[in-house]
Amino acid sequence: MSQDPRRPFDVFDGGCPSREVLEHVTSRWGSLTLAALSPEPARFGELRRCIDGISEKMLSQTLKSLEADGLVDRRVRSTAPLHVDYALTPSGSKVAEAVKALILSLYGVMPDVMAARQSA
Amino acid sequence: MSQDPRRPFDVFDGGCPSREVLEHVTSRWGSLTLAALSPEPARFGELRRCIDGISEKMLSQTLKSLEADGLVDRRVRSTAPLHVDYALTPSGSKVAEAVKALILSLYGVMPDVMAARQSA
DNA sequence: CGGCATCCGAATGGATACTG
DNA sequence: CAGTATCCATTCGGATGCCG
Repeated sequence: MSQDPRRPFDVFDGGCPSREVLEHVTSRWGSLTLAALSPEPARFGELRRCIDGISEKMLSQTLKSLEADGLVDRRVRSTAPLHVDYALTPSGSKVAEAVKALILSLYGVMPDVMAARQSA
Repeated sequence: MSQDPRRPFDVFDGGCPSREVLEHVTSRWGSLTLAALSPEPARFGELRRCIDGISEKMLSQTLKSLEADGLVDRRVRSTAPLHVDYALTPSGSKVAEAVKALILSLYGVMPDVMAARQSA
């Protein structure tokens, strides 16, 4: 439970920058967006259709925060109609892998989770 | 980006139960709580002190949702003063490992994240 | 110690309409 | 297509007070 106080970053510390990044990554739509961008870049509309339930506003906001953290790269092609795609940066790729592993671990325990909910 | 439609669970589908569980696990305090309970059980007050910034109310609420999902087990010892500790279930343990891996991946990319924020 | 109940302001986030 | 702007409902989440 405890953390090495000499570790440069510590999510348990409310003032640590890593806490903010964790909150962006694990925000309601952040993890899904990262997972959706892995393994290949995607356009705004593709993401919107892929991530069921996300609104334009939230997708836009989520992409911006991930971009500000240097996890996502925004590429514009000034063609008509406008073509923009979003890709993971090297950092984003590493984090996205971990997010996908988390999702897979969830799939693994879902049968038990659903059983637990029944009895509750 | 796409998912196998025959996969029993799919977080990208808003109606899939796994989406709910993902939201619980990646809720503002969910991932920190799971990480704090790994590798050993902890009491309410310990968790509260460990997870900087969490309120009593939110810790209570977060523990309940994780308990309802069968990821956390609540053990009461009817001593005086009351002694309660929270432990990960086998399912919770698997998910917590993935959460910790995500946090570690975050620590790894933090230098780049902070550099990206500077230029932004 | 380990909670629950209530109140309330702040933030989240969806729907809709509009723009380049 | 890729967003932005506005409005508004819901939720989040802190403070306080109380209880076993």
